[in-house]
Amino acid sequence: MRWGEGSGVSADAVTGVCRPPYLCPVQTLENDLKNALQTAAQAVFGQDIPASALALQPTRKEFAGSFTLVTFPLTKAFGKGPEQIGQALGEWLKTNEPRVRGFNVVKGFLNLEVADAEWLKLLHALLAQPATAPVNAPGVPRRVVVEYSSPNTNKPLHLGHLRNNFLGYSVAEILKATGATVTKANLVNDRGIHICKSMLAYQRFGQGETPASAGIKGDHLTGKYYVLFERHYREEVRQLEAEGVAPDVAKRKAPLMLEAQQMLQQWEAHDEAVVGLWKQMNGWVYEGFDQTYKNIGVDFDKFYYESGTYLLGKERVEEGLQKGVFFRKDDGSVWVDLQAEGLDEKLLLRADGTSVYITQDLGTAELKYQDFGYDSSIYVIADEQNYHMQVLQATLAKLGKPYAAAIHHLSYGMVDLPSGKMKSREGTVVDADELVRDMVATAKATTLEMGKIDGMPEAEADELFHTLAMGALKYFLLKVEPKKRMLFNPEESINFQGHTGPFIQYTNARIAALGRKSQEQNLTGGDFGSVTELHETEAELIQHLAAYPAAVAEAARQLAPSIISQYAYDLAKAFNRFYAEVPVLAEDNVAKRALRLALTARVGEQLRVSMGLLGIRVPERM
RNA sequence: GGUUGUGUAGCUCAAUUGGAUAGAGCAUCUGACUACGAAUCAGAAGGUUUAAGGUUCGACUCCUUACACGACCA
Repeated sequence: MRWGEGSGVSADAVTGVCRPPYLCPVQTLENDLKNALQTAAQAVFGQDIPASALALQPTRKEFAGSFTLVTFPLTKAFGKGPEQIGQALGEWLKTNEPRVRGFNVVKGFLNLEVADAEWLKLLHALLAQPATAPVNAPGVPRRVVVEYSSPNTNKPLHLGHLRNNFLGYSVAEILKATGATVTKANLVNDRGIHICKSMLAYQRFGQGETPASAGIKGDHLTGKYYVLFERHYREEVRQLEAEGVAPDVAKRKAPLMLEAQQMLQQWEAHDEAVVGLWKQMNGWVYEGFDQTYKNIGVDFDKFYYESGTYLLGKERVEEGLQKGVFFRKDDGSVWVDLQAEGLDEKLLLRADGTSVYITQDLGTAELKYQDFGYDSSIYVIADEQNYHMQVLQATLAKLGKPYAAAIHHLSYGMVDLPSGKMKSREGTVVDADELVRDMVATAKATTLEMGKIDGMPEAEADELFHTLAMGALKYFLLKVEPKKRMLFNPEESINFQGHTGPFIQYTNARIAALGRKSQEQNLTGGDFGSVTELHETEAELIQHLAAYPAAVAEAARQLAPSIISQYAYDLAKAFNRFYAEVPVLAEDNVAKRALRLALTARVGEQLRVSMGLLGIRVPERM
C-alpha cells in the first residue's frame, strides 16, 4: 500500500499531531498515560519503554480497568518478570499519577483504571467540538477519486452491484471524514458487444416498445432484451451443435453473434441508425439507474463513459508503441510484456484495431488524473478482476505514468445465494429494485406490528419504512470485511434484531424520545461541573465516544466500512446498557441528570454521524 | 497446471494487525417492562480456529506442507 507517500498530505497528518480542527481527544488521554508510563519506567527501572511496546489497548470487558499495557515485551530490557514489571509500574502510577485511580496485574497485563475526573475532562473536551469535526488520520491521502458502481448499460443492477455501491459510497464518506477531498466517480460501461446484444434483440423483437408503453423501468426493459438475446442465441448454438458443428465454433458462428459483432463495427463507424438506437436505449437505462441510485441513496460527482474514453486509451497504446514499451505482433495486434512483473503478456489492441477492456481503462485513468490530480485512485471492483487490475497498474507503470502507483484496487468478494453464484444470463439474480421493494414491505409489516408509530402521517411513515429497509440492507452488506465472499439468504439474512442496522436505528429512536421528553418536561441542559463520580456505564460510554476518531482513521487507512459498522454497534450496545442501568429523566440529582442528558444527546449525534459514513440514516422514531 | 483469495460455535459474522479465558448476533433455554421505547437488557449453553509440523514468553494471526471451496490466467 502506498498511503501517505503522495505529496498532498498535510504536515499534521504526517506527524500524527492532532490539532484543533481535528477531532482527537482520546489520543490525548492515551498520550498522557503513555507519558506517565515512560516517567514511571524511568523512575522505577531507569529505562525507557521502547516505542514498539508502548501501545495501549482497551482493556477487555472481563477485567477491571480501561487501558492495558502488555508487559511481556519489557522483560528482557528490564530484567524482571512480567508481573513484577506490571506491579511496579502500576504502584508508581497509582501514587504519583492522578489520572490513574487504580490498577491490577494479570500475568503480563497491566490494567489501568482511569480516574472519573479524567473521563469527565474527556467528556468536556468532546462536547467542545462538533461530532462532525474532521478526524485526524495520519497517512491517509488527501486527494482521492473513488470509482464505484460502474455498471453495464445492458441490464439492471443486482445484489452484487449493491455491495459495490454501498462500499464505494461509504469509503468515500469515510475518507471525507478525515478531511480528504474526495471525488465519487462512476465509469459507465456504455459500449461493447454486450450492449449490441440487447440492441439487436430489441431491433428484432421490440416492436417499438418503450418504458412508457410497457410500464417498465428503462434498465429493466433493456435487460429484458439482453436476456432475450441470450435465449435465442443459445438456441442457435444448440441447433448448430445438433448439426455437428463443434461447440466453440458454434458459439462464434451463430448468426445472432455475427450480427451483434457487425453492429459493434457499425457503431464504431458511427452508423447513424445504430448510434441512434444506442442513444435511445442507453437513455432509458440511465433514467432507470438514476431512479435506483436515488432510491438506494448513493450519488456521484463525476460520470465517465467508456464511449468517451476508449479513443484516449488508443492514444496511450500508440504512446507505448512509440516509447518501445509495447510491441506489435505479426497479425497487427498490440501487446505489453509484463513477465518481468510476474504477470503475462497482455493484449492491448486487437488485430482489427478495436479496443479491449483495458484499452479504455488506460484512457480513463489518464482522464481522471487530468481532471483531479489525485494521490490515490480507488477502484471498487469485484475480486474476479484482481488480475486485470494488476495488469492495468503494471501497464501504466510501463508507460511511466506518475499516477500508476496511486492506483488502488478495493477488491470485494462476490455475494453468494444459497443456490450458488448469481448469473444474470440465467436469470438467477437478486434484482436490486425488487430486493429493496421487498425489504421495504418487510420493514413496514414489522413496524406496524410494533404499533409504535400510530398517528404518524403516511408520507413520513413511508419514508421511515424506506429508511429502515435501507438501514438493514446496507448494514448487512457493509459489516462484512470487503474481501470476503458473503452469503445472502433472502429469507434469513435480513433481521431487524441483534447485530443489525435497525438495532442502531432503534437506539437512536430511544435517544430521540428522551430528547423530546426532556423538552416537554423542561429538563433540558444545565451545568454538570459539580459531578465528580461516574457510573461504570457512563465511563464506558465516554470511552466509546472518544474512540470514534481512531475508528474512522483506521477505517480510512484500511478502506473498511466494517470498522465503522462495528464501532456504531459497540456504541449503541454501550448506550443500551447505560440506559437499562441508570435513570436519565427520572434522576433526581440535577447535575447528574444534566450530565446524562448531555451524554445521551452526544451518543445520538455520534450514532447519526457514524451511520452517515455508511450511508445509513437514523430515524427519530420507529 | 500456474497465480491468488478464503476456511473461526448449528447458521451469519468479529477478534484493536503477534497478546489475557477466541467475541457478537441469529436459532435454543432462563430471567427482566407502574424509571425514561422489550426492534432492548441480564444470563445459560454452544469452539482441538480445516489438518499436521515450525518460529516464541505468547499464534485465528507469521513460515512450511497438505486438504476443501472460489476467482483469475493459459
